[in-house]
Amino acid sequence: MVHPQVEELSLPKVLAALADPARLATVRMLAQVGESACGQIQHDAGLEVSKSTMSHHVRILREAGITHSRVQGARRLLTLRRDDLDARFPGLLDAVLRPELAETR
Amino acid sequence: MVHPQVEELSLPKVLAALADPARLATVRMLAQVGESACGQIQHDAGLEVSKSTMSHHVRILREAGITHSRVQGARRLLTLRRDDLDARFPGLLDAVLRPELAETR
DNA sequence: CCCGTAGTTCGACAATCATCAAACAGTTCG
DNA sequence: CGAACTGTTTGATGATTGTCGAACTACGGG
Repeated sequence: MVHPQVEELSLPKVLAALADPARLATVRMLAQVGESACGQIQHDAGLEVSKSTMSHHVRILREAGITHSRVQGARRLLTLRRDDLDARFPGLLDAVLRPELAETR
Repeated sequence: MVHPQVEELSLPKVLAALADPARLATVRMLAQVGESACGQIQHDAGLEVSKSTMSHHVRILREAGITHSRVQGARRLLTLRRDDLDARFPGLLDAVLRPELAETR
């Protein structure tokens, strides 16, 4: 399971990963709840996509370095890599997560 | 020539527009020089793309609401819509323009 | 009036992307 | 064991994207 290191994070890649409504909603949900499983996020955020699509989005986020996945039993628990993102791109995550931007369209 | 209004700016669209190295370099150049023409930017930023490709990128930036274009003779002068972006997405532009992120890869 | 400069528009093309269903794999629990 | 649950992988498909060259439009200077 690929988890890029902090120094490897690419700004265009991170921006591209965030530039999708479903992924933005996922990130927003993670910012709220801290740690959660794919299916749970999908449900809580009201994402109407198939599980394979959700799996795809989660992978994009992970490979961009935005989230971290750990395996716990049958579930994959995701967390935001807040510290790493803040270290590499200060202010970016905060800007994107501002509550008044909640409509992710 | 399409110039979306502030309230119409969409976060995913803005992020998608910024998620391309050539466009990011364009925005960065505009932040430095203030106002400049497409060809000038392309030259100054060392962008090795055809003029039709450059025209395409400029259009994406404009339609995302990131830049403003005005016609002056045969040239199109671009400016960053700093105030509008700051009003709608506070901190986003600052985060993306941080000098230590200069390598736009 | 013609020529050079500055961009746009129009296909075209290859690459990437978001999406899905189906099959698969690992976990948990009865 | 076997069923239910969680998520990944694998094609497949249609849409979008970045790129180009060529043709076109518009302005400015000799």
